[in-house]
Amino acid sequence: MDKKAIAEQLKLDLLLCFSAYSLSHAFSRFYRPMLDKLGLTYPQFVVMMVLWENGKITMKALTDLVMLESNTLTPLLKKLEAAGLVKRTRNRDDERVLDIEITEAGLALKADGQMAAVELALASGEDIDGVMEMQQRMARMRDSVRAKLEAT
Amino acid sequence: MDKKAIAEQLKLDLLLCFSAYSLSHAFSRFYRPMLDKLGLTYPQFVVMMVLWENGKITMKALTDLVMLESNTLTPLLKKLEAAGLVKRTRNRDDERVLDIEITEAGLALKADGQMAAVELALASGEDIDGVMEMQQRMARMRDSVRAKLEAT
DNA sequence: CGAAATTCAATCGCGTGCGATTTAATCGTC
DNA sequence: GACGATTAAATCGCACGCGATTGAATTTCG
Repeated sequence: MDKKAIAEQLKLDLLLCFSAYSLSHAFSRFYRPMLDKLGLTYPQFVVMMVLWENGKITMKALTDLVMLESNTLTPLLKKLEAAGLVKRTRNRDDERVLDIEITEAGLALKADGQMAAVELALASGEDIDGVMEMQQRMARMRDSVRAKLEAT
Repeated sequence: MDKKAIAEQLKLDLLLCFSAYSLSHAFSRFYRPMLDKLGLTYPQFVVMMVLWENGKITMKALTDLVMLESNTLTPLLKKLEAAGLVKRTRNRDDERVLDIEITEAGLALKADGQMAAVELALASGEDIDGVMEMQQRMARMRDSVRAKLEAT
């Protein structure tokens, strides 16, 4: 069966992309009640996850880790700073660089935030091995697609 | 290992949610060059996918299929209508209902649109069976998480 | 029949994502 | 050392997502 024949069979609920798209939305909705209590949005939670692990990081390194750019992260980080969870300072050695550091208040959310991620895994319907396998295969697909796009 | 012990081990690149989140973004970015040629955004493509299959549908049925609400779809559909790809009309039998119908111009994009989805599957790094398995397991996780949230 | 409840779509406000551009700082090369 | 190239972050505009609300049409039930 060639590409065109496959294409003609495609329906929304058979699309790889729609499964990922709707899965990501479902995850975000599942988190919402828990993250609301912490005063975080889901993308803010992702950034906090990095800071809970690293404590301090540059904007550049953060963009690489979360795979979002400064045009998305700058306003988000300003909100986290306004909420007192993060401190933003220019790097002394290179004024182009923005250093981002977690505050005490930000660290205080770590346990609850990480617990939310565990609750999600438990709600996924997969056992621990299944969760790990899916996590790895989704990351592998992501990296494959990113590499293919880059190669264009 | 209990929940708390698991939580303490968690890093961003081990999170199920981040794999789904970054995968969905990567898919959207991969589609962009192809969809730009069709003048569609990724969410618009999802809606067109439904219309390529069904031709005509109500807003209510569409919200169920794509798992987005009218507050998201109303402006999106108005853009598709402005682009001449879709026709929006009130249902004669029940004025609350909005009927959405694909136009000739909308149908003309079907082959190229569906081909984009095939290109994505080919770029995923999985073989055909792997793509199908991942598609189904992601959909199953989504449905499980949705059910758990509903049960709250 | 008629008022209250329900259903459906639309509107509004806010927080992402992201292409495109801008501004500022540093680097590389002569 | 100077100046063009590069790099980092911020800014701007537009298109989602979605909670909350509104408004209009229909259904339900007394």
